[in-house]
Amino acid sequence: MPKQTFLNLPEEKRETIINAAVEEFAEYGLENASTNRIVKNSGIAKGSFYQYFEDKQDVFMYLLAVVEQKEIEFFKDKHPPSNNMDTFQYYRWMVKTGMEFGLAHPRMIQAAWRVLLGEGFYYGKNLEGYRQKTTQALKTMIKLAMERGEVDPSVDVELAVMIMETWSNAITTYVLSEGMKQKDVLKWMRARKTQETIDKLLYVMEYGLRKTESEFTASV
Amino acid sequence: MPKQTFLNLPEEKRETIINAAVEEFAEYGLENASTNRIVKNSGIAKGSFYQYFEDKQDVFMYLLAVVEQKEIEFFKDKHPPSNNMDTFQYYRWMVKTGMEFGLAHPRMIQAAWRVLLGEGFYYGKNLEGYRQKTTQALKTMIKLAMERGEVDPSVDVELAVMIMETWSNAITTYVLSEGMKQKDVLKWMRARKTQETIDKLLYVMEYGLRKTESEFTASV
DNA sequence: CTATAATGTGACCAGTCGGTCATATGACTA
DNA sequence: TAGTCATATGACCGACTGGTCACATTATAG
Repeated sequence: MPKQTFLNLPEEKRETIINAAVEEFAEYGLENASTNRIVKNSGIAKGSFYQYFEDKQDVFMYLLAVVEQKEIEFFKDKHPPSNNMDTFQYYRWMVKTGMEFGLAHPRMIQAAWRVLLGEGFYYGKNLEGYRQKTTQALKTMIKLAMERGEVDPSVDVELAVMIMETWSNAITTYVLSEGMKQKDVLKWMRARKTQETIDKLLYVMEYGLRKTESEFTASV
Repeated sequence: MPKQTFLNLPEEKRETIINAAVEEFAEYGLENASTNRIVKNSGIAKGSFYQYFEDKQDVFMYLLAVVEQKEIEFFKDKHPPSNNMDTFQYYRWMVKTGMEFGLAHPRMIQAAWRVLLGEGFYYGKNLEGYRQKTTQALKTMIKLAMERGEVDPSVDVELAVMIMETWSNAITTYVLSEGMKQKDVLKWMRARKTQETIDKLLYVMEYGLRKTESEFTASV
């Protein structure tokens, strides 16, 4: 975590620095990020950088915390359209809302994902812990869904988690990369056709998970 | 592509060099790969490296060609268990056989994938072309499946390609990473339980794609 | 005003990078 | 044997890396 010196900084200066860091990580990942460039682009001295942070991984950890904070705030005043949705409806709402968050902070998300998905594997426990937060939440959700009889209870939970993670990643990547080609991203994302595409993708997953084990094994 | 000088080399030396390159790319990706290390680990002089290749991207391109060649040879004497499989049975066979190939050349596959999936985005047309080979094959397969009535004809073909690619990647990654923890990988991979897991994963995908449009829209 | 502590600074460090090039080696030809 | 040509070599280059540190500047307190 950043040193006190950094936290004492006026907010404006802090923002300038983390903006430069976001750009750097989004563009080059963690390994290839250059502290020299970050320093140059944020207009601070090299020495200052090391008075604020341990090293570049430290900056990145802080960045993750910032993203998390922003995400919490973003979700706080977004309420699911209905109170009695089933698990899959809720999951769909989550994925879509998550995508809207992505549109609000595209570079930040790009930076975080690029590192977590691309290099996270090779960086020790610190980064791993971050991914497990989402994993754990999904696991709880799936177990609940099984109790409710919404998910085939014989489906392996770990497997289901992997499936849902894979899907939301694939879909978000697809939608964001398609969306970036459009003029008005937000408008495009909220358009009927796009929503239908997303729904279709999620249904492909949903119907697979809903299927009962008997039906699965019967078809082999 | 490598220069003539490299192609003139005795096979043994060529192998030593590409083995070193495979290790390097598998461990560090393309961007972070170090020509110095490749040179040191293959026991050739720095200058020689640049008499064999243009640069490290050139080595990587050659490596892809080698993988492709090996894959063709591998598939050549593997025949589908039956001649009248439907598209999804054939796809399952392909994914599984592809995984066996992965077990035979794990580091090579790791090197290729790590770069193609992780960094391919940022490296121009050269690498893009390589991915499109698989994409194109899948597209043809899906269209055929639609004609046969095996895939919901209203499903967007591009989307279906993305789904199938995502899945085979996710599954292979999952199985390979799980398998590496075992003592006898090949035995584990061919075990009943593992095969069932793979089947289950593929069915999740299959049932989604088989569904007819009417069923999709009816459930919204 | 002075003393003290906190913060800011950029020249500098050893190390690595991708890439070059003059020179050495060895094989083939006349 | 002498001459030619492809190949092999590693010292060397400038650019960059992450990180340090002696010193300058500023804020705070007595």
